[in-house]
Amino acid sequence: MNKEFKQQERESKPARRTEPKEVRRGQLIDATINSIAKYGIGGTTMSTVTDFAGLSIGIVNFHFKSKQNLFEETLIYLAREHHAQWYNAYLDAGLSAQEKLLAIVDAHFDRKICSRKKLSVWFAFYGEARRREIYRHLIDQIDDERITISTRLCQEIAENGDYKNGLSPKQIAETLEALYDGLMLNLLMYPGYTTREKARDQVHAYLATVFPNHIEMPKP
Amino acid sequence: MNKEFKQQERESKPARRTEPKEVRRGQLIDATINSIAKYGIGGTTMSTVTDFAGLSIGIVNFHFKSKQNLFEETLIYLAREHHAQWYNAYLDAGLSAQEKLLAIVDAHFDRKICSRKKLSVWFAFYGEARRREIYRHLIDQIDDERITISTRLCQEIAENGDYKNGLSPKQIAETLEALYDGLMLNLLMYPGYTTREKARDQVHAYLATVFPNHIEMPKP
Amino acid sequence: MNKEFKQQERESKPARRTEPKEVRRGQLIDATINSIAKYGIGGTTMSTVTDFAGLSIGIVNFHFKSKQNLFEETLIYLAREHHAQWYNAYLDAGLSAQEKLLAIVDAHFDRKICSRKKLSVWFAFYGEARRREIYRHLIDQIDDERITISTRLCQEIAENGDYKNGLSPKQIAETLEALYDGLMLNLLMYPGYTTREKARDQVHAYLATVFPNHIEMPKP
Amino acid sequence: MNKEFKQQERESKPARRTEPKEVRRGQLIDATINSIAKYGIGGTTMSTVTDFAGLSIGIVNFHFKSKQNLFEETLIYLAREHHAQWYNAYLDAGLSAQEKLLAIVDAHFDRKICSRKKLSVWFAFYGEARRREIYRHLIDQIDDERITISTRLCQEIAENGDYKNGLSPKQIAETLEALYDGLMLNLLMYPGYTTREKARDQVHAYLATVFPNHIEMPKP
DNA sequence: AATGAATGAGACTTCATTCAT
DNA sequence: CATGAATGAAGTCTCATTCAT
Repeated sequence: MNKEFKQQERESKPARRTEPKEVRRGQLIDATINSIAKYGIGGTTMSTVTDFAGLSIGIVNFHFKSKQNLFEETLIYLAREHHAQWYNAYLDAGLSAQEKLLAIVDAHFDRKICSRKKLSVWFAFYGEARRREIYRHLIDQIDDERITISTRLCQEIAENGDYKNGLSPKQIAETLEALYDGLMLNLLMYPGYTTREKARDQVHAYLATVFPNHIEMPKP
Repeated sequence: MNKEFKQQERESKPARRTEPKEVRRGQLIDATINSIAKYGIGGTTMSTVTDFAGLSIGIVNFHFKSKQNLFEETLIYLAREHHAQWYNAYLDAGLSAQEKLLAIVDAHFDRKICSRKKLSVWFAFYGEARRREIYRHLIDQIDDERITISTRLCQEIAENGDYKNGLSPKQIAETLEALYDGLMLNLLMYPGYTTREKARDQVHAYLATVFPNHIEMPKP
Repeated sequence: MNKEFKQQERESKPARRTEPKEVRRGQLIDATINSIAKYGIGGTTMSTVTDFAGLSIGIVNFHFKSKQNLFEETLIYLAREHHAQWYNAYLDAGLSAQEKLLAIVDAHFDRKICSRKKLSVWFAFYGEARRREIYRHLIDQIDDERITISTRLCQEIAENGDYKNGLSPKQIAETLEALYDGLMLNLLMYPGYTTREKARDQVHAYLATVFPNHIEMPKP
Repeated sequence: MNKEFKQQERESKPARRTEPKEVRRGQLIDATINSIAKYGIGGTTMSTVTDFAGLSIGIVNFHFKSKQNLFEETLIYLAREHHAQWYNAYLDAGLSAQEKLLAIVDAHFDRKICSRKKLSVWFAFYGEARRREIYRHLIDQIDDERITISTRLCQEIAENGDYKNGLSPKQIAETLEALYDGLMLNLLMYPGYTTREKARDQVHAYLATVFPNHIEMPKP
């Protein structure tokens, strides 16, 4: 940058080198996700994060209080994104209970939510006692809300059909949750082996088995 | 423990200073599991491990080459224990396929296998890219063997029954695997909320839904 | 130095916390030379170096990548200094070959080059196989250049005189190199016994013996 | 070893598994030389030494008080060996002074004395301040004795000839010492480049230049 | 005499955090 | 707001020495 230009700047309003606070925070959270995906949560340092963000090392402690705080905010960001995804899908879906339930299922395996990068972060938080604590503290109620909604939808479906398999709506909802987690772990561990679509179909298949009159078995 | 008390102990056999190599290794692996459960894999240091073992800090590098090696050996130990559990259950069970399949399921939720301490270690290895690599390298074929066996058992059951739900044996076996992982994560995350028995029953319930003529729905 | 005193200092310019990178590197190399001289290369730790520099222990890995790299850079620094010393002396000296050759000799025993501190570092590198390897890798061609130049100068002198002692210029140059090293070791081992001047005169005496018509025997 | 044999042993005198003290000490000193040559003095540990000796790690502290003591004894061993070599050569040589002087020179470049292994040890001791101290403490008088003898021999030769080159016998003896060290360093640093024979000839050439009427210039 | 498991001090290195610029 | 040099605590690993067997 030459001097002339710099002087011009001074007379007019100085160009904003400094991005709005939320933009920087977003950049850093994104960089954190990338870093955890690439180096793991243990291999993620202030440097790896700021390198991904193309910023200087001192900036994290400026925008976030500490590394721990950065991680927590990253988790909250993902949780909100995840919640928005399935909750909007649930609201947007058609009127029938089974449509809403399948919309929630599909939201879990959406490319935006279920990328390897983001799965890495989720399971990083599941992998360590102290972070599980944080997770529970921050995310618990979101999970509860989803189970409640899913249970109610299963209830509605069950009431509409003639199912005598002895499964309670709650049990089905909880099995769904376990399937989400188990399939996501599978996607994370063996990326070449399965795909998001196959995982989603596996949940559909489960629901088709449980509610054969309402939900169709996916074609192989 | 103060010295005086130690001297009082002398009537019994004095503790051997140098234990057989395998005993020490076992002690240290046990201490590692305890430490990972309490502090996480990132919070586990040579000190936390040797504190649990009641030994000096230098001993890990003596019996294991490095911290990384200690972790790998710990994983291998758990994998072998897990394999022995389900494989022996599978061999011991009565002759019918459904009995064998249920024995494999139950082995997963045995108290010896499915303790919070040990689940902590499993998910610690799932939580970081480099360690997932190690896991795959060390454990993969054991998992494959189990899926193969489960698939064959499902096949046998399906051939014996009259099931037209459109589920392939392979798909069922893979859903079982996802359920194990998802339920174990659930046990790890919300220890007060579920129990090993409930988790096991949830898998039984799934199998009862899929193979109603062979497997009974567990009583609530 | 206590804090109170430091505050009194404030009238002068306060010391800059962050020095230019090259200044810090220079400080640390100097501290390394001091430390090797005092404690030996084996007794030199990051702590002894940073203590000499008056800086914190973490700074070495910041400016140099590792201890090994610090040592290599220190050797390179000394080699460059040494090379500059004799090469400039060689260029600056009068036109005659004998003047140039003696200038090279004298450069070796200059106070700046031939201090006990710096000799300590040279012989530290000579003292261990792995470090000799490093020395060869980093310094070899400088040594070769000097031998080549010395040989050529001896050649010129011999051609100008009428010497029939059967010594080849190369042999004389190599004997000079051996004398440098042997005398320097002597200076290092018995600092009270010899002096740089006596060592230099001993080389002069050798050359006076070989080229009596060109080089004068030093007075005792 | 079978039980029968073991029992037989007990009745008769037990076989000596334990070598006489001096044999073990010699083994360990030899192993130390080998280890320093291979790994350097810094890379030499109790393990590397006992590995070379084929003995267990605890034995060094048994036969020598400490690692430092082992190193000192190793140096003393080499110094005695070196002294015996040149002193016996000096005694054995013919009656003339020049024969005796050349015998001392040649002793320095004898294959038994001037091996790379042993040179490694000498220069390891030269390379570190604390060890130079030890060297001076242990070896000094041997060196002094040699210089005294060499000086006297040079004196005798000079008195027998008609040399007016202005060199004192002492100066020549000291130049010889510097040449030994410088040439040995050269042999250690560039093993492929020179040989013991060439180094020896270089000293001969020096003496032939100084005492042309008594000592012959070696043929190239 | 000899072994080698165990100890623990101390070394190198990493990295979150601070703060002068 | 942003930078990045500097700090220093804490972690892993090495290894001389000890001592029960």
